[in-house]
Amino acid sequence: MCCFFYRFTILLFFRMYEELKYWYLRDHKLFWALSMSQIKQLCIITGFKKANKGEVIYFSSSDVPRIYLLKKGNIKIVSSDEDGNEAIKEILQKGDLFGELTLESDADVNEYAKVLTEEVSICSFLMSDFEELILKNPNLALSYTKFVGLKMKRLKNSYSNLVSKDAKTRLLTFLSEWAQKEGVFDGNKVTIDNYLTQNDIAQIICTSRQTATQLMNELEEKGLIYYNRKQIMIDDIATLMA
Amino acid sequence: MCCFFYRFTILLFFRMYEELKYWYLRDHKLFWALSMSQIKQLCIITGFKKANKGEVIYFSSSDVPRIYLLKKGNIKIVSSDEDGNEAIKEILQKGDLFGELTLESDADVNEYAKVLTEEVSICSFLMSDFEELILKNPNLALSYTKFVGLKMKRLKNSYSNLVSKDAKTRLLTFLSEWAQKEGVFDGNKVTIDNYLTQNDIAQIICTSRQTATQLMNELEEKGLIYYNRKQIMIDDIATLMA
DNA sequence: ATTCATTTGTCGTTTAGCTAACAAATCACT
DNA sequence: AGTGATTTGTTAGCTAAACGACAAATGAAT
Repeated sequence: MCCFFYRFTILLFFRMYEELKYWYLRDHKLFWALSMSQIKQLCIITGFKKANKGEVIYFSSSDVPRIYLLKKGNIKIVSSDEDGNEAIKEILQKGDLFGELTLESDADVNEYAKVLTEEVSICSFLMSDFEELILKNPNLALSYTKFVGLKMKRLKNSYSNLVSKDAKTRLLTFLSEWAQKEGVFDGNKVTIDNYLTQNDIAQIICTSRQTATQLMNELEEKGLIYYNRKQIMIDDIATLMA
Repeated sequence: MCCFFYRFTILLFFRMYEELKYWYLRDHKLFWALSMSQIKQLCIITGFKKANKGEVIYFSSSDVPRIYLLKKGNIKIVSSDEDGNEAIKEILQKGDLFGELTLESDADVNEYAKVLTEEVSICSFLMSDFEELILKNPNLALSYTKFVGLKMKRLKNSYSNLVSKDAKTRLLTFLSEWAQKEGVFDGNKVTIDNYLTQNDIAQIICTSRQTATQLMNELEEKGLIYYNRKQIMIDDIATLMA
């Protein structure tokens, strides 16, 4: 009797786990074009893992190329070049894809992901499986191309910001974008759960840590924002950019 | 009799024209996966035009979204933002695709192409037709996805150059890349046909015109390059970047 | 040849933002 | 509560590169 319950429980957990993975892909816009069976096909080879704050996840040359889907928490993608310059490429949140998104693994870029929040969960699948799926389902290719296109558009945007805007403007732009994405609104007041250090912010807006600190304090003195290590409050999102 | 010849000539030109368009697509790597009939299908709706130096080609919101293929000459893709800042996004050469490559036409970016060389020829086809073709041809889907990925990779690269390298390094990088792409090699000597003004070069490497001029002259003084408005000669491509 | 427009060359001046260097605050861990 | 590590705050130089302003060279057009 006891044994029966035990096996039953195991089975139950296993099924929940399978279902979980399935839905994780299922609810992503990118996979809307796919049929149930196709998603399950991807799921069979799906990896699934949890990680804690500070952990580093490598997805570089060594291993088989994979595509990752961040399901919970936040991570930053950092790349270090030959000179040892570390640059933050992206801050990812729930639902974002990362890894070899170009379907072309290049050895020369050295990127890794670092966990920012207390706990994250990630699922992944093999790039080669994804490629096969594209071949069988051209609709996916179309969505995927548009998806990469969106990424490209964002990058283009921050590129031209970097060229034509000063550090202060870049900080304000970043804060307001962050607020739009993750902030909790209360009229024009926005509260953001702050999981970034000033150094992180500095790297995102491409300036030195000191400059970022100065600018943040300047904003606080003017009463535009209130911030500490836990959260950032924007007093009035409308006047922030003005 | 005269009439016969006339009609014959017309017919001949028409056929040549059709053939031309056909081969223009046919010899592009991206279209290798396509069958003859599929390319012809694209060709039916293919536009074809020539333009001269200085001409501006808009491919923005107004018209039906198209994808363009540059067949001869060079153009630059310029985008101007709300503040009137003009930035050179790309320098394109024979064989390059441009336009709504992400298959998503966005109204907010204002980009146009400007002809740099004496004469260019361009062919184009409708984005919607291309999409259809992708749906019917999974191999094309994959190639195209990778192609967009490559563009993304390039953009990422110039972004990190902008962040971590100074103007001088960016100029040297640009020159050596330009040489690799278009230079005529004679051992370690390379000659580049120069269709760019110093202002163009400045915009590409994201610096002011004056700084670009200074750096170019500095390189010439050191004997690393010799340049005028017509061409740029790199004395030793190997020592240039060292 | 003359005129006008574009491109190139040079030079001070100014400045945004980097670096270095240190102190204070906060966190994480035992 | 104590200790070491990380993060934040602040300042003083320093410097790459933008900017403005002008002259010279080249090109295109009549």
